[in-house]
Amino acid sequence: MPDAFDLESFLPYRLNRAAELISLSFSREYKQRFQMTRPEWRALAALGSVGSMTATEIGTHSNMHKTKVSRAVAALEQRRWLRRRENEADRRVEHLELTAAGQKAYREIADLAHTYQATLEKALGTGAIERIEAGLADVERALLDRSHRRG
Amino acid sequence: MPDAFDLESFLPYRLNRAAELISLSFSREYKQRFQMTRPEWRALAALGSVGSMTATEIGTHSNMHKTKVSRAVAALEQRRWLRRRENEADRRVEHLELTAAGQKAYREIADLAHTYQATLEKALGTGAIERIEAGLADVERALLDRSHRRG
DNA sequence: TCGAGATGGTTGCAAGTGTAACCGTCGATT
DNA sequence: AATCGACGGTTACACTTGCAACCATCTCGA
Repeated sequence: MPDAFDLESFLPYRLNRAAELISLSFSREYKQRFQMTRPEWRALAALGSVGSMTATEIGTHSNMHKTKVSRAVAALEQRRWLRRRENEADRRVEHLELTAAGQKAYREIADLAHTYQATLEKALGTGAIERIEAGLADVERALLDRSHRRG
Repeated sequence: MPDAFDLESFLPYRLNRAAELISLSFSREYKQRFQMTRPEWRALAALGSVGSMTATEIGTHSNMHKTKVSRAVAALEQRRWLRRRENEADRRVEHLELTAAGQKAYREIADLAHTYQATLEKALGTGAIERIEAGLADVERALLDRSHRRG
């Protein structure tokens, strides 16, 4: 059977496989200590590093659908890691911020992430991660251009 | 708040974001023509390029959980794109192969994928995709080593 | 030859997800 | 001030997923 196409060198497949693998690998590091889903962890990270944000801002910052954000925020709130503060001027929006417990969790998990990446960097050699991320940025740019052009 | 950690340069996050984006982008190309999920498309691709395989082999080849494979295979079978052939020597396993219709679908979609990647390559410049994939391979190797060492 | 475990594959269930529809609020136009 | 569309955020529903439990079959050793 003639085969003009090899799955192994098809970029969407390769990206997905690598992403799944690394997600699984890193989640092993924190799933046990913190019982937390990936969207929750992303929202926590966004709030922890930027400070106060609205739900929509979290969504654009960390690239999540608004329903995902909504649920992650609700979960973090229930865990008392996050507090909603209403906006006087516009009562639709809510400013979200981490509680003291939330900030503590953020620092712990950020530390974990930092260590994780440092280990990986050591295994891969200096600059390897930066080069990969630069490549990913190029891909994202190309894809976003593409989708712009078609509307 | 001191911030030793930036989500934007955290590799698991970056890989996931890029993978989601490119998956979405490519799925737009085929979701309409073929009504097919990603696991089905992976199984089809594996069978189309390798030939006959068992479900377990598909799983290892294209990195899918066995339940995912099982469901994808069932769906492809129902669509008459795939046929099961039993093994005389070991009646647990089933050899799977594409029907004529399945092979036709595979060729069409492989063509689509080929075109997609060619367009992307043109946008990114020659060799860019190869470099990214080489980086991904390094990451995967490092992660698999890591998980080996811990068992 | 009779278990005990391993293996290929399927299924029930609970959890996560996207889509669309929705509620409340805002801003602009009238 | 009444209305209309846009926007922030939530929820109902259908679908996908992973885990664990399962069935059937095979293999190995007593």
